[in-house]
Amino acid sequence: MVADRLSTTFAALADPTRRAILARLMRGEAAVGELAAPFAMTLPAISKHLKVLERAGLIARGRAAQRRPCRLAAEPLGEVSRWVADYRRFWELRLDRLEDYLQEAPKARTRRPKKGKAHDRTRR
Amino acid sequence: MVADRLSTTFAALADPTRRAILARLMRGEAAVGELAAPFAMTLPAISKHLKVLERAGLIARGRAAQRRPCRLAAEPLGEVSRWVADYRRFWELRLDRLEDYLQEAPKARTRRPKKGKAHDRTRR
DNA sequence: CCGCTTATTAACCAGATGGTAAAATAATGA
DNA sequence: TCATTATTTTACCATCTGGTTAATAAGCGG
Repeated sequence: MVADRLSTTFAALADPTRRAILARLMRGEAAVGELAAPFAMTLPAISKHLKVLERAGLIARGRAAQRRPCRLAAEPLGEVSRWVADYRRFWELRLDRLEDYLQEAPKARTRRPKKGKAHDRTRR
Repeated sequence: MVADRLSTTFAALADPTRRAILARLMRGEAAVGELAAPFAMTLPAISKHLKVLERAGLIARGRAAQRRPCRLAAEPLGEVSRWVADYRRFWELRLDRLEDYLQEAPKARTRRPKKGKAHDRTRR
């Protein structure tokens, strides 16, 4: 896959199970079995998810007796945060524009209730 | 795939080509051919990438003659930003700890020079 | 209508992903 | 040493992904 770090991080985050695991780890270290408990899937599945998170540098693992406790290692998220920050003005701008548009009320637009997705609909 | 919105967004961002397309769109609208130009891949490939971005709500597309101009629609990134913010203290904490460790200098560690780019500051 | 330009759809392929069950490994404790 | 607990590895499967080429569609401009 050779993917760059940012891609690897985003890919790791693109799964609700893995994000839930990270959320759990915010509350402190946990062993694999403990992490698996809330999910309706087998241990090997969780083990794979943990490997994905580990390769993305989002968790680190230790060893204590038979357990392999995991802990959060969030720096890649710093990278994500920095990446996304570049786009901040775009979603903020968009909201501003929407506000302007709604306030200006050019001509006598029939005030259609907001109801998103008015246009486009490229067939289908 | 039924994936939730956040998963769809992260998945869409987990590809350097798609991130590059978003970066290009920061500089303004562009048609498909124009977006495709910088990449060593065929138009259908780009078309697919655009579909992924569109389904993630990261771009919107219009129509102008034969062209289908794309423009950035970054609100899903707002969601990402909000999600990632919850973890901020974790990567900041880690850096703090590192700092502590470096300052304490227990025993007589050989002072390796800090080598600029110490810890990055998340900007802003 | 014809032909050009722009873009999408269709069909296909290799490789990644997310899951399973069953077997293997690792550390502890009797 | 043996059983137990905790976790990973292996082998397998279906589906998704990212790319290709070839065919199709949609708007122009003559």
